[in-house]
Amino acid sequence: MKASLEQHLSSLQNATTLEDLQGVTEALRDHYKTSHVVYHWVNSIGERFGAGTYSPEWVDRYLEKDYLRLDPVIFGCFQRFTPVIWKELDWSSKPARAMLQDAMDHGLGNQGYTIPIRGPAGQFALFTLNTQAEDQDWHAFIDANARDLMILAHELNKKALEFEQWGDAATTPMLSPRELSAMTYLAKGMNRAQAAAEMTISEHTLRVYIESARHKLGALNTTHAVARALATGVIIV
Amino acid sequence: MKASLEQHLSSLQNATTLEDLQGVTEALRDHYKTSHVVYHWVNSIGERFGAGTYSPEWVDRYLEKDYLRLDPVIFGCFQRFTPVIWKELDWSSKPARAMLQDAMDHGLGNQGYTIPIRGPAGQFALFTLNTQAEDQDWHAFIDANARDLMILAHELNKKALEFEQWGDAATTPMLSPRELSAMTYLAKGMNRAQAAAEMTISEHTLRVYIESARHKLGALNTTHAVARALATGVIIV
DNA sequence: TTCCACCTCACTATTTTAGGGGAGTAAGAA
DNA sequence: TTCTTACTCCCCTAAAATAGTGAGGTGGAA
Repeated sequence: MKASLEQHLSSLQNATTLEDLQGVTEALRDHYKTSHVVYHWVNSIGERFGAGTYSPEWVDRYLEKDYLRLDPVIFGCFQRFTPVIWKELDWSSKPARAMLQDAMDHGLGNQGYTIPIRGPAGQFALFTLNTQAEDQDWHAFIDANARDLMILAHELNKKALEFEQWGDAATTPMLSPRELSAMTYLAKGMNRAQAAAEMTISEHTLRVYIESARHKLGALNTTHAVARALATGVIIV
Repeated sequence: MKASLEQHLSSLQNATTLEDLQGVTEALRDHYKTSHVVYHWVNSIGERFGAGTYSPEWVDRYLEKDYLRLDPVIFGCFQRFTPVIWKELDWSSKPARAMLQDAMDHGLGNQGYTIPIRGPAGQFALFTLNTQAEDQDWHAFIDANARDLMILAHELNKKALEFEQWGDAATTPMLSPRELSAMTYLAKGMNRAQAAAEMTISEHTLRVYIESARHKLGALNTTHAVARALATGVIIV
């Protein structure tokens, strides 16, 4: 088992195309004898990058139906640091259960294990194993492989970031210290007068910072600017 | 070596107090025969949580001098997914070199290795090993221990998040689907007219959603509401 | 030294948003 | 059934945001 992990990691490190990544997920699926192995980015616009063994039909359906918005796996992973076992999530809502049924109709198993991975500039990705199994067998499998899976998830994301060149200096705008402060205070709910008072500058000056930050962030309005600053990790509330 | 990693992980998992974490970092320092082992959060306000073997004097000085803002380690880690070897960073700026000298005067070694760790809601932490060594020895040490250190970093952060009870379910309010949509469109930079058009409702109705979402989120204004929705992970941009 | 980014302040103008009301319908839970 | 929650629509005024313009001082880098 251990030797095989190294094998997969090595073929992962040699990967140069998306097809190579795809091949790695397929090899992992066969190795772990699961139904599916998937790595993919997550954002609200839709999947921009991913490799895995899900059928194209299911991926299309997932995006088309906007399942991203109601998928408890996404929601759970987004709020946690640790991996999630699908069965332990909250499936009480009707749409969520309908989605799960839909997934099973598209060849997914009843058991899943998803590792959230976070990179710079708010990057968020998931590494998922899915299969048909009994609860106890699945838990035993997770216990046995959790650490290897974490390393795999990490290496997959590293490779994906290389491919996409996420968050290189060009794409993450540099805000000046005062701009950062301004955005931070706004994100904390202060109005301009309060933020200006906090920074001991005039409200006019504060506006200049907000405006310049907004332009640097390519934002359409102040709320958008704060949202982007938060999402890209430029500021932390 | 391998058995010892398990030992450290086990004592980490049994940790219930900050002092226990502190003990783990000290044990790790002794085990790896380095000068320092440190885990700490990073945010714009300053250090809120951390455990490590740095002298209190150095920690105080670091915060007092606002080194957080100019530290190439912080900056480098914030932009990367992979760990950084200090020597490979850009130390060309004068204040950065001054800080490094200051650090050495406070008992730090010339070599460092820092792993960035990201959690939900923009949480950002660092796990650092620091020591006095030759370049080649340090590289050999990193090569030999990189994977173990990654696992340690991960487990340390997991524990830290438990301590701080980051993002537990009770604190994350449930927004209705329409409220979620409204917040999402606002976070994308739409104004109310655009968002209302997107949701095919009147702008008046949209405002009701924004208001109710704002109240549920305990936000002072719309920007604050979007910021909180993003930070708590209820919406994804 | 010269340049550039940053910090600070000011003015004017229009458009948009905030925040406070109230009120009716439909669906689902107790 | 009743109660609650979600969804939809409408009114008002004061505050905030936006989009330009300008200009002077500082400090670091080439």
